Amino acid sequence: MNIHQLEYILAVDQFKSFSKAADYCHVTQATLSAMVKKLEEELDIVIFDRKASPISATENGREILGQALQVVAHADALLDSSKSINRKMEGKVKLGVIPTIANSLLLIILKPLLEKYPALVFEIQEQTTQQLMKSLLEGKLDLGILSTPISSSDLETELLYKEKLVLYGHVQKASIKKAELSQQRFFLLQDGHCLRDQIIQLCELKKNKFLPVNLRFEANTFETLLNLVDDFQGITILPKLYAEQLSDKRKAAMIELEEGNLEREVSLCYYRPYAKWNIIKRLAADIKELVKEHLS
Amino acid sequence: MNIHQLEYILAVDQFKSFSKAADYCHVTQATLSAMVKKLEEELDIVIFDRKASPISATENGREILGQALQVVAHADALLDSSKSINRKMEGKVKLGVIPTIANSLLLIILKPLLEKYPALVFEIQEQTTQQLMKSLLEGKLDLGILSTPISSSDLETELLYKEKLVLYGHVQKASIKKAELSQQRFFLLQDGHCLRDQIIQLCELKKNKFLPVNLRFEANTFETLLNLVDDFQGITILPKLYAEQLSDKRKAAMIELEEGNLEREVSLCYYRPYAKWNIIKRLAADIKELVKEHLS
DNA sequence: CATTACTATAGATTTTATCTATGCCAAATA
DNA sequence: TATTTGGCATAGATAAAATCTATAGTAATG
Repeated sequence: MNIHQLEYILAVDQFKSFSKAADYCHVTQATLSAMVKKLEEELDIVIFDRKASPISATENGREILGQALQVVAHADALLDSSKSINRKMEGKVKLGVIPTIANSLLLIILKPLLEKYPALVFEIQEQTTQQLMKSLLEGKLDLGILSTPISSSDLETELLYKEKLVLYGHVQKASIKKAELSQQRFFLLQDGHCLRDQIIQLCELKKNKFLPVNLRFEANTFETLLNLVDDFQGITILPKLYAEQLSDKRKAAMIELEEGNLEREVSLCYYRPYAKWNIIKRLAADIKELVKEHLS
Repeated sequence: MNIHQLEYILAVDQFKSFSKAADYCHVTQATLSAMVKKLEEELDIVIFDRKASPISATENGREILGQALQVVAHADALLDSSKSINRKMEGKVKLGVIPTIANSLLLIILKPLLEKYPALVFEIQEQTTQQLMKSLLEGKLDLGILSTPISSSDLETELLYKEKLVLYGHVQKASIKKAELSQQRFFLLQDGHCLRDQIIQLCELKKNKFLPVNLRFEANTFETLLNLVDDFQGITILPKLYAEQLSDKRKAAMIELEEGNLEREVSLCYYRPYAKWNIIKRLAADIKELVKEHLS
């Protein structure tokens, strides 16, 4: 027994005709006929007297039809509820994003989300991980997108995706080994960007002694960073999503890493006591889906 | 969306575990997992927070679960109803059957029906078509099994099956043409049996002039009839279901009819104003099924 | 008696549910 | 910190079902 079969018998009862009911249900008369028969066999009850004209329900059939109506009505109600829940995505979401994610991810997710949830107002700020965590705990933000793991155990995180980190820059060889990385002239974003610390940790960089001694400048954006790298024939590491937006010329300066993969985790982050739980869960699912689509 | 999926999420909610729910629902964890996911996608609502331990429903999920319970409960109620309707087959059915049907059909249907409906009491009488119609109209019978068409327009009939009529007897040739039938020494049941009239009409028999002039005897049962046929090297016509029960020796005396098929209709017959409609419909379906099984 | 309107059935096709096997992740354990 | 364990997700194959097209059968109608 399934809900369609119940809808079919209700339609037959309503139209007093198999063929009209079939039209109404958008199936062929053959299908409807077979399904009604199947249901009758499963219940072991003859629901319709096909010889009467117009077709009429048997005594037992009327009983079944009554119950079928209940089932179908409640199923419809469930579907309605789901629609109304989806429409209920409204209100304000204060979202913080760290810069190294914001510059690529927002491009992918923002438009679809704004379209899908016209009643949802996004207030987005670019902040460092530290600022972001503080704002979440204070309730100044509903939601953060940052790179995990993070130090706070009060905040909850949900992994959105893992993002490869790719090498960019200028070396003699076409590819390079991980162990050789610390020998390169490395340029990084300035202090405060978590990506900087991650890269230092991942690549086991110590003090980088290959920079010109009279240069202390470090970049605050990838744009500036890449210009530095090109000028000084250095090297740096970029998140995959950002690297994908680069010009073909710059893409040509990508370097293969011989073994091992560098990657970072990008996660949603929220403080449970204040959490707009249902909105967060939906956005998490949506963002995962959008990134997956984008990468395929 | 289907009822199974709803049962699955209810089970997950109850057991707070996909695998336990799967056991409970008698499906594998993989199946349940996929079905829950499919439902979530169709509704576009994340029902469960799989990261929580134990698993818990989301806010939206709880709403959906409530509605799902309604649907499933009503579906169960429908199934219960159908069972109780089936058990409700009780009371008395006064059934009249004409002899030429009774002698073969009752053998096939009686035992299964008595077993299937232990609370149904059958009172069966063998009667001619005329008596039977009268009894039906007077309410002395609930139901008749006879050969259609019949003359009364007050009674309603429902075709159960068509039964071939086969030739039995003694002729020179191995097979015979329909046109030659009236040249044969024909023996028939005595007056009052509708099969007699049907055969006369079907085979266009006139007065049969080949019987011994000093014999007027006609049979009231096939048993007697066949003995007569054998003794006098005559011919007769038997219904298929009866012919099938004959001894091998007698089966050897069956004659092929070269072209055309002789057959009769066997139908249920009832008088609508008094009709035990639901019982009749069920019995009709059951008998059709039983005869079909018997013939295959 | 032919036509019309309607339902049932057969066979092919497509869709869906389910299973097995395996992957992946996190929490517990040694 | 490696390893096991428990639990959910995913992939690919298989089985089950719903659906379609085409056609047969049946009853009512002109």
